[in-house]
Amino acid sequence: MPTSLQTIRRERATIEDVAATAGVSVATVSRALRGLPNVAIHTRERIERIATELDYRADPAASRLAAGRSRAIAVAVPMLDGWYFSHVVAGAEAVLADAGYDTIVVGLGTYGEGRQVLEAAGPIYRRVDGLICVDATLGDDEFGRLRSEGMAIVYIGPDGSGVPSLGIDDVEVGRLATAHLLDLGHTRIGVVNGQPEDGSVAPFRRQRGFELAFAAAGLTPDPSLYVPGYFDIGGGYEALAMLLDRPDPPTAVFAFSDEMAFGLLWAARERGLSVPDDLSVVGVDDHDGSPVVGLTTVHQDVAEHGAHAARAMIEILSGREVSLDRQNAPIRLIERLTTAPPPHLR
Amino acid sequence: MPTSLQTIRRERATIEDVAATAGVSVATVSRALRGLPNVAIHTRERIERIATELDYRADPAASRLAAGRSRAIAVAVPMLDGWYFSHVVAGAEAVLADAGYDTIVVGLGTYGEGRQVLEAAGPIYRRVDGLICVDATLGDDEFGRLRSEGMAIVYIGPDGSGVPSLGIDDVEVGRLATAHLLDLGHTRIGVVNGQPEDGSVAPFRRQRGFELAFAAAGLTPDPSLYVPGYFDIGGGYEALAMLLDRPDPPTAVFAFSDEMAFGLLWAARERGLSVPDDLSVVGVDDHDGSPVVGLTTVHQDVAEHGAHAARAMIEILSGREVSLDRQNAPIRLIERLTTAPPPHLR
DNA sequence: GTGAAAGCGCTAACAC
DNA sequence: GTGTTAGCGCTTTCAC
Repeated sequence: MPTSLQTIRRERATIEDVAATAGVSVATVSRALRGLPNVAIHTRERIERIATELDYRADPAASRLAAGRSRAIAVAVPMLDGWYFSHVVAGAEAVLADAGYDTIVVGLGTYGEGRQVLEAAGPIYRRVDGLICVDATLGDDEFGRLRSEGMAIVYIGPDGSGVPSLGIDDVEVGRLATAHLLDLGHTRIGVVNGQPEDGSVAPFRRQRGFELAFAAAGLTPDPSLYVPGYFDIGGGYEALAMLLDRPDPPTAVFAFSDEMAFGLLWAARERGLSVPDDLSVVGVDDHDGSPVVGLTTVHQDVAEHGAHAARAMIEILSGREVSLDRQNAPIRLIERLTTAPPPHLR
Repeated sequence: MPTSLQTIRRERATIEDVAATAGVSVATVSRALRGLPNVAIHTRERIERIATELDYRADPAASRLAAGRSRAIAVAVPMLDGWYFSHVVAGAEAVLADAGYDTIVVGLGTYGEGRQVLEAAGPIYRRVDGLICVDATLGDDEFGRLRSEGMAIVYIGPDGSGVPSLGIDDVEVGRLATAHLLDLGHTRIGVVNGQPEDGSVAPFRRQRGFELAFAAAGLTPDPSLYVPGYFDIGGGYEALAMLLDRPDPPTAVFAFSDEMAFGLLWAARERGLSVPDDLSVVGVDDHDGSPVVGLTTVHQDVAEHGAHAARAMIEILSGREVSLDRQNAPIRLIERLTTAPPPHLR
């Protein structure tokens, strides 16, 4: 049976209740409960005991209004259901929760479309003490406005100007994966990028690493072998067709994420192509599913990115100094079963 | 160079600023901006224009304190980085954001350990108007307390008592997957469950469906073929060893999630077992990666669970009536490449 | 249709 | 070491 679920609100203990039963002023309760100095040890203990008994917790809205801090952090990501992003969020949330911060997630819609980071400022405005931007940058105006309002900002992925920024060396990612393929003897290598004309910096840099590796080998890549893959499985699936329906198809493909690489493997199986006999595939991330399909990939510790960003955020909000230099986490190539020398070399 | 990032806070327009420049009282501004009646149309328009010019947005903390509502919803999940949960969160967040609600995520630590839902009440207390519990139930005391404080609650997965609860018919999930295996001729079927002694209701029901299907076929399942898989890939990987290192191993395995099924496939490949020739595998979820490995599975629309819950939440908070009957979303078996008749029948 | 004023529950000076 | 008090920026009666 349908019914209204709005219930009569029961009274909650307020700071006044605690003060009254402890026989002290609200100021003392506030100090005691926040661990501030200038409270007699026995007073503090009594107040803490009474607060527990009364199940008192400071109202965050009242606290925020009076103190100007909300103890909440926003994490903005392009899409909440991507493997990479969900792991970043998980890593950040665990650290933030431990430090007593709430985590507000804001999805920006898929790359390039839907809600922009700028609009995300709506939910963010005065609601959070800090913003962790994952693979998304704020416009100059928005950035300036948020900073001038005292918002702490940390970037994961892109470089920040004047804010901590962390991630991986994406040029090196591209170089590593490509050099592996080149070493095996491949010379025609397809690249599955994110979105065409995406402003994101990671794909751009991975491609740059790709080209650097070619140059180091004294070769020149074929730009007609660059196709979009939209950072998801479906995109990778479609990318293979684009790559293979060419006069001179590649013998290997470098996908800028494991999820896109999965799409390639799927499409290859459907076409009756054997990986790595007919086609080599290398990805980026070391997705949980990569060992399952034996995908060769460039490993990074994604959850740690989120945790690291959260720690940096907490440092900033504690008024401590943090490094503004780009922090790159270690990466490494993991060779599994999807890469081998090209057919003509065997 | 390290440096402090705490910046001097610039002033933001307050409701008083808007009232002053519009030449009206703050009460009128408040009414106008929230679309309340009893504001002259031209007054409203003027106020809206001025608010835009001043880039005014109501301070959520002040608003919350005065009105008692926060326009924020908590989504509590066992683990934020699981495929299922990240998709539920994504589905919910999109709907909540559209309706102007913030989404606060709270991870409960892996099933059974770490933070409990009860502790999640900390971040939740007075911080949110509603709580969406995914695959987790509140203790009776906690539930009662939250409800008496006016907290709106929606369950995804478990049944709620007196609150909307949605999900799928998990008994039917178990029956469907098992009947498929039975139809193919399997009689020794392994079950990869979640955590042993997990209080979760979904695994329990899927197992019940499993047993129902056996009964309908006039057979009895072997309880020694029930092993835990912890709902992740690694758990599935280990589960296969437990299942196969038996005197009379199963010819098919039913994993209660696709991620655990992936682990089975991984372990099977490492053992040199061919799926489905040597072993059939069926999962639950229809994970994005399932088409990649050709996994036979029971499909459900996970993001829609989150979206549905969010819509129900918004209804409740709008004071509208919602159904308290269990809402089960459709499911269907998707036959792909990991199931076939057992070896002895071919 | 609009305004005045009383809070909402806390924090932070400042006084003692 | 503790208390008093003035806000924080809104919403919401209750007048007019």
